[in-house]
Amino acid sequence: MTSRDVARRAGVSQSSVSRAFTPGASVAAKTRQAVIDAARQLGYRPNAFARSLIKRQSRIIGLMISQLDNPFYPRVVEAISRRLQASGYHVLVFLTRGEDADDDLQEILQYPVAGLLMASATLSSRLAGECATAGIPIVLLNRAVADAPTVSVTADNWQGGFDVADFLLDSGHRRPAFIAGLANASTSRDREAGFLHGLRRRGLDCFARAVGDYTFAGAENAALTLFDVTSPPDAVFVANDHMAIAVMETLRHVLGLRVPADVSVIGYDNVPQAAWASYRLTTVEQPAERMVAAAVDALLTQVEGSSPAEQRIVIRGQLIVRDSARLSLPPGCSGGET
Amino acid sequence: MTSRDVARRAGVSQSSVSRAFTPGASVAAKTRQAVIDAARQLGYRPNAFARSLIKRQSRIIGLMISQLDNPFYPRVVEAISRRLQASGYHVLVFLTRGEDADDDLQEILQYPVAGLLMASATLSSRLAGECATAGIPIVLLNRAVADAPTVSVTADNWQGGFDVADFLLDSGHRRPAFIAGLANASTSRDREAGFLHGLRRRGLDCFARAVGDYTFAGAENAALTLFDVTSPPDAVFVANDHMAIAVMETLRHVLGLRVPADVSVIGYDNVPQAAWASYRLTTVEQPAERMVAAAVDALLTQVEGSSPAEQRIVIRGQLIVRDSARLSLPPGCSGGET
DNA sequence: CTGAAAGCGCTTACAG
DNA sequence: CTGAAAGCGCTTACAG
Repeated sequence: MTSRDVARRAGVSQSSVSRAFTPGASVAAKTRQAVIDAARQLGYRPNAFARSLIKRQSRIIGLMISQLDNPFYPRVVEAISRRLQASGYHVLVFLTRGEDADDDLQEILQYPVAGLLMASATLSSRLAGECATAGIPIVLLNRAVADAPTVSVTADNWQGGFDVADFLLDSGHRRPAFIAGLANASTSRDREAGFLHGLRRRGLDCFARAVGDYTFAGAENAALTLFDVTSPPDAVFVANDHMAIAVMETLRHVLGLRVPADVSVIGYDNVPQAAWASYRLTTVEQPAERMVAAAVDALLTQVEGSSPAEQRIVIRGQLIVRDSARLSLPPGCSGGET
Repeated sequence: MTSRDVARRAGVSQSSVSRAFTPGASVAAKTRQAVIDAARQLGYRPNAFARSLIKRQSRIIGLMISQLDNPFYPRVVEAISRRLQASGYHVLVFLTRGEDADDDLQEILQYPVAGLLMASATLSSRLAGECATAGIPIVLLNRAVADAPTVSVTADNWQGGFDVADFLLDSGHRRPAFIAGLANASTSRDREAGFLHGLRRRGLDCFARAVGDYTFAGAENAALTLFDVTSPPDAVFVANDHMAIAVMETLRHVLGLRVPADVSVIGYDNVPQAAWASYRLTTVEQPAERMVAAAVDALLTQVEGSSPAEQRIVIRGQLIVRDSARLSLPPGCSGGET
């Protein structure tokens, strides 16, 4: 079923068929109607690939993502798709093997995508440059590239970590620990840096540290390492909620500790589960909707020709105080024993 | 950057460039090398759209899905993408507004997709027919179309519901309730039908019923409706885990009931959270990996020419017994009061 | 407002 | 093994 068939059926030229399907093109209403009718009868739909070829631009955005098990990302994928669909774009998803997306990127670049969105994945500066010269705009969500001038959207991770430090110190904690995510993820690094800075500014060091790799199992191990000792931390800031929940589960059900009576737990992201009654997790929100909105806007701005307003968009999220971290000194205790 | 440019650079014809990128084409090793070199220097990649146009088939599979908040589906999306990528296909995702995907489907059909996968979404038999005549194979995952001969992959939902009834009756429950998902989703209907059949076969009726629409909030309401009464059920079979967890949270933290001491809860899916220590949810597994494998195989079989082996693939899942449903009669109680 | 012609970037018979 | 030519399904100047 091609435009030629429709043209023949409607008794017009192929050009008119094309115009009938192009909003704002100059066609007589009558001609357009004849084309629409013929198309309906034949079950014709314009072929988007052929159109892309000739227009030298597609309406497809490539989305590269590495983790879908962290419940923050399904929300992101959903928000991205809906927003892009609303603007007439479509999403070609690509699940990368690991955070480094270089190899997978080569594959997706076979498709003439209008732009690229990378969530929880990064590319080398070499490939970033290659895309730049090929004229394919890229926006990174939740990651940054060290040495290439890519556009990125992140939460204010440093500030979030800093806020957590203040909160924990204000409520009298003296032995705060940190559980990191992936070693080279900028989110984890920034959250830790802000946290440490906040601690040191008030004269404290991080009492203990472990790495959970942003996985559930990794976080369980990290919790055991940190807390199955004689003198455990009195609080732990976990680099994301996904891990924080694993930590709470381990603390309570494996080690028999009470949260927050024995130890305070704070996460990052504010995923839906954080609000569940079983956890009531105190956490720093990472506003998925607003971040996605900013990322998609930045990308489409570039796709549609202009250069983006900003290179690094940082979106502030609030500390959401629930019940997994105690709010004041424990009764009968004057500041801890350190 | 086109094959023409590469041809010029390598001093060969455009045909040779094409052959150099076609596995198994007859080119001299030397020619191929020259092309590869030139391509590398110019940063050339064959344009997949142009190739699709001429081959009259693409390597893109459309994936339509409606719910990403139910944690069963991120696993499905991930499994689908990885499997399809492994076979050289790519995924164009489309989030539908609601379960009825007809309108959204029209849009995605602008792309010459090789096939269509629909998860937690259905299409009308009219549109199913239209795709059939257009030669676009469709596989439904977790839904069935009433009156069109589409191929579908589902868990054995009827049997799962039946098994739950037996389990609940064996362990002495006398007032079993059911919380349904979406009214017209075949998963919910089949699970309920099997459950009722299992109950009736042993002389019991469903004690109470509510609808949760497969959402967290809907399930919270359903739990209140069912349990905030003078004579509540002694067990509840919830149409999926996502809702079952909402039910457990409400039962425990809003109504102050103990699970399973006061009431048993059983879910469906075996999502990751079901195994968490806070829930230890007894549930019927829905084997995501196996279901996706079957769905992708069935789809690619059709895409690659042959008709599929089966129309309705049903995959059996086990009842996974954990701690959210009691295993025997409560002490001092001889069978309930009904 | 409309049609004939050229061309988007590729592949594939067809000759050689 | 290789190249010239035609054509996949569309759009877009260019005339009229």
